[in-house]
Amino acid sequence: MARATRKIEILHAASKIVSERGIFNLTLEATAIEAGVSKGGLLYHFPSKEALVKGMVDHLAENYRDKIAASVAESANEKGKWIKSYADVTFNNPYPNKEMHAGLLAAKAVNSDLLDPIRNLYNEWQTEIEQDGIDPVKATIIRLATDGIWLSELFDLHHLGEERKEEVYLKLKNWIDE
Amino acid sequence: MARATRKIEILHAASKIVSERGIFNLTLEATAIEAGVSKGGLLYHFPSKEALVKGMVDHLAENYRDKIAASVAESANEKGKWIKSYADVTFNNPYPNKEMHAGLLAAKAVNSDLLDPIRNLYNEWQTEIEQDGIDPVKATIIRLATDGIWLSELFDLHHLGEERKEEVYLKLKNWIDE
DNA sequence: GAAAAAAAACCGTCCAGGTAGTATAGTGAA
DNA sequence: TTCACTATACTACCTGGACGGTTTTTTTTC
Repeated sequence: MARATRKIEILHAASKIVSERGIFNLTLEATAIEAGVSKGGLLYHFPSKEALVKGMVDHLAENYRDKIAASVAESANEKGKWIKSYADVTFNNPYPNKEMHAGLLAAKAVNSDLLDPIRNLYNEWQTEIEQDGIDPVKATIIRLATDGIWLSELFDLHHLGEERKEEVYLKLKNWIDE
Repeated sequence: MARATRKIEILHAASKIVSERGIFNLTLEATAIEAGVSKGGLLYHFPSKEALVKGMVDHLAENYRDKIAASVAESANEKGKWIKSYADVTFNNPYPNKEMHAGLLAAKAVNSDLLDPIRNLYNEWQTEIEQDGIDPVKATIIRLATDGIWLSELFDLHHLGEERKEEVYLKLKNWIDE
């Protein structure tokens, strides 16, 4: 059966392996097994390991862009809708974050150039955030604080309790509207 | 010649490889060559690859702790000296940051448990930052924003220009004393 | 304080196991 | 017929770690 989903299943499998077992266990064979596909089948879709990791990054960048864009679209034309959406999605969406972590780590390990789509995404967002009706420095600080949460999740350094995290989230949201 | 520095030279070599060539090139042989030592010699100091990475993390955690502690000690008993020191060191010290990046990535790749010393460090700092005479939520936000800078350096996502980075730094510093 | 003994620091090779990628022959569905 | 695979076999290469040495430094003994 020809399904466009096969490729995506493989990408999910690869992310899962990176998340659960670490980058060194991201082998072609392990990925094939996890995805329920033969090694040949995997190589049919992704002709090399680098292509696989590139697929991971491209896919998650696209996903993340859509997610933020959807949140922005919901916000009508409020001031600070970009930074608000960025904070919302990152604070409250453990799932895409996990994939993001896996993709970033894999790309960094295999070939840093593969991170370019993420870099573009970041640059786009930074531009939007700075031109969204609130003080750009303030907006950037909120953005960085959100990224800080992300760093601590990436390495499981969650030194923040849930309440404090919530307090931070609320204070940042209030700050936007100040 | 028996020097206590040999071990540290090896650790630097390992960090350098991770920074410049990525984790997959952190092999025992490459590390030995980079450090100017034989493979056997390396294995004398670090009996396994995991021990080597553990050495990296332990060493950098110690270094970072000292760095922050020294900065705190200089600050006499100002309010917010911990968060101020944390921001100063992280914003303005590219060198230990590079080693930190390498250590974190290597530990995450080899065995997440090796990150524990960093986790302890982070928890210690968070405790100090929250009990340092300024609003703990504010202090936490500053801390997270600082970590955000760090994330963008780790993956070379430096979407911020130097001026903006400086503006952010100054705004955060002023905010502490408000 | 010199010789001897012991410990520490280091060298270089070998090997079993694992990995990316290739090759090939075949299958079922659209 | 082409697409989207399966299954198996194979190659060429690399890596961690074991191991048995050797040299250098330190300690002990006389």
